[in-house]
Amino acid sequence: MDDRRAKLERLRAQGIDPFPHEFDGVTPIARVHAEHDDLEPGVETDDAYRIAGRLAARRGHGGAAFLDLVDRSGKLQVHARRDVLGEASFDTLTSLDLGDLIGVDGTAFKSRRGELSLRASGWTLLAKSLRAPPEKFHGLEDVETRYRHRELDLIANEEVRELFILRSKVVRAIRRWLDERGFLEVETPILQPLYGGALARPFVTRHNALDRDFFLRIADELYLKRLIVGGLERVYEIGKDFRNEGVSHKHNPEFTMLEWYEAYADYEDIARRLEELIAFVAEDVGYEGRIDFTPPWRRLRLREAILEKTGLDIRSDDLPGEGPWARRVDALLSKHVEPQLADPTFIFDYPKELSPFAKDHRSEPGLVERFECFAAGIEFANAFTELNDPDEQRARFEQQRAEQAAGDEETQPYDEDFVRALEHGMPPTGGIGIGIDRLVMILSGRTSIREVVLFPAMRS
RNA sequence: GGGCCGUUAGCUCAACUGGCAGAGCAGGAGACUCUUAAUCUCAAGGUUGUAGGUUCGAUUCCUACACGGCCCA
Repeated sequence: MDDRRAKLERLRAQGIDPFPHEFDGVTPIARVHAEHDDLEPGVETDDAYRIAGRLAARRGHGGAAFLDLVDRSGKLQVHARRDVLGEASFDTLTSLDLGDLIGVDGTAFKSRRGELSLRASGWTLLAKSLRAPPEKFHGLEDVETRYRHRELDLIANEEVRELFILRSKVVRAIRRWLDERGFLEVETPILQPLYGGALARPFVTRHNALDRDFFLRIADELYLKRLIVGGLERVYEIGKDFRNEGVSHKHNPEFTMLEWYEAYADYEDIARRLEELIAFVAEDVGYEGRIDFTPPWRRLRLREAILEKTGLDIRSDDLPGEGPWARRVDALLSKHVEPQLADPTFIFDYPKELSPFAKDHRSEPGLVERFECFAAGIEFANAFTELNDPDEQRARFEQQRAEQAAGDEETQPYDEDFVRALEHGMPPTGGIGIGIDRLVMILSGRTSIREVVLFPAMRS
């Protein structure tokens, strides 16, 4: 760092501002490539560009030098010559440090070795880097540093930058798809007086002025359904949920969830929309992996799926594991079925006890109209025909209350406001929650949620 | 929560059975006007995660802790 600070002062002494305020008229490097990748080796052009980015590599040759400049869209080689830039400008340019941010003006040409390059006619220091960047060949590999200092990961590892660009494209495609179908994007409270909508423990925080605790939401569900009661008919929200549970390769305490609710639909309608949406997103972001997202996806019922993978019939009482029957069923699903579902697969019809907001199955007693969806061994979506009978909802809350009394910490608190809303009448409604982080894992082939979250939760 | 593995220069990694802590990249000085992990020469760079212990001597062996990874619950 001392060397770099000394250089900083030297630059200032030369009258060069190491931290100028702006640099107008920059062209993305990808555009230079798009317009000139087909040049023949050795061919010069008069096409001038101004590019800007981080100095990633430098190869000096006395009176000339090659510099690699990286911006968000890619990398471009710059060729600088002493006889073109002049003695002082050339010497200062070639004495910059890797990691410095610079702008370069020049014309496109293809080197004799066939590398598209910019012949520098001038350059500008845009920001001095006072710390050495990670090693240029191996990149940054230490997982802890990559997560704690994601900016270094993004500088050093191009595939990481591409991954988070992919994530952004996924979210954008989802929004476009829902918007085009008449869904209204809404925002509901993150700080909630009562939590609900999922079986999970919440984070608690303190509102000083109101002198009371609030919960960080564990799901958007109940507020979104109140909007369905209010007549908005098709709503969605993409935002963070917070669950106070351990971290694992599939769990980060804060994660991004998409939920949407559609009046007059049931879970079969939602399933068709889901497979159509994901196929659209995969196509839109240029997915090239092994999973075939083309609808229709495989549809299994929960009982069939467990029977197929374990030979156990969940209708028999004799299930392995601990706790009540429904929990044992859930354990069989997550241990023996979920990890084996590589291609997108729907699993329909869950035990009522696991689903306090799903409507009773129209023909199967004890089950509810609920599906979960899996791919690459990961559960990424959960949907119901929504329970809209207020008396039945009240009974489900009572059941939750009983389970809480029995020691279950992941139960639903009784939400009277929600039941009152249902008493005003909620149309038949289908709803779904989709884990955006997990969807990005599936679409990017990553196996850890921490790889797809920019700043995952870490111990201090 | 349990088991295993890891933590050495800014980065990527060495260091045999306990015996002076090394290399590449980056950074410094120099050579080089088509290289692309450029190349070549020279010099420099360290509280070996933290705290203890064993030992004449610990990066190495032992204990605890911290952080991370993988597997299991």
